[in-house]
Amino acid sequence: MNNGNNDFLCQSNVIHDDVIKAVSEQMLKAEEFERLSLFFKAISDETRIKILYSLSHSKMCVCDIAALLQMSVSAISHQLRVLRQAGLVKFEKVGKIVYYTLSDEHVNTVFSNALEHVME
Amino acid sequence: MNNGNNDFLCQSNVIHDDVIKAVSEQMLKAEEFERLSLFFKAISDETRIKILYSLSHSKMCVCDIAALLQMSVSAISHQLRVLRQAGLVKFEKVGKIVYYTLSDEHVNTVFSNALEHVME
DNA sequence: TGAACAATTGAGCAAATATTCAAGTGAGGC
DNA sequence: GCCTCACTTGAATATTTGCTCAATTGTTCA
Repeated sequence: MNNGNNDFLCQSNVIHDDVIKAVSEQMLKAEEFERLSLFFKAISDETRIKILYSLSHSKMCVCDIAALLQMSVSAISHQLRVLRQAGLVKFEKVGKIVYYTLSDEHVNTVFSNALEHVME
Repeated sequence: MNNGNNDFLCQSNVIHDDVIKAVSEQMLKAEEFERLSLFFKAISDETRIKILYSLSHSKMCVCDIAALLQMSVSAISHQLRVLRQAGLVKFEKVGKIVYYTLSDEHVNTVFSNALEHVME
């Protein structure tokens, strides 16, 4: 990420040392930035957004989602894996069928805010 | 995206036609999903998150941001371009220096919610 | 006018990502 | 036990993405 020539990061004398100092004191921890990034990455793919949005309306099995989104079961399953690893969905097995649901309501809140933002 | 073999999308008879019908009626428009995706993509990169978070505290020039994040001016400039195109930051030129600020407060709201979610 | 500098841009490259295809797992029904 | 079915998984591929490096723009100041 940050390999080597740190001396040429900002060619001249930095313009606003005071600002940099003030802001750097307010920065989040590295881990918090990482987690934010992972979370937003998980919900930034269009297919995954559609899956999450769908699940916010109803519990569904993999085949349902594939039919609804007109995509292959395999593609959906791969994306559900990403969502599972991100902790955004959980599942429940009933016989051969696997039902997926949202892990919690936080995703909905974030979606609503974002929708408000992108639609103005 | 969706090329050809739609007949094998769901190998068997779809399990829950009623659910699919109900959810499909609630779906957002294609454009809304696209915009959500673009928005989340814009804020999903760790560097861009740091930039936005920094700008939420203070207006800064490109060199400031580079120094703060310990990255090259070029890398920062490339990322600012993405944020500009996404409409998340605006800039103001004063002499040679370009100052960046957040376009609006929506990003902060989304960040706060997301932070709450990822930190529990 | 020309040197210095803040910032942008484009080409190039390595790493990450989304989908397809084919094979594998495990539960239910004959 | 074997077949079918719902789903998962791994390899392969095409696309996207983030950074570096070098060149360029456009502004200030001598």
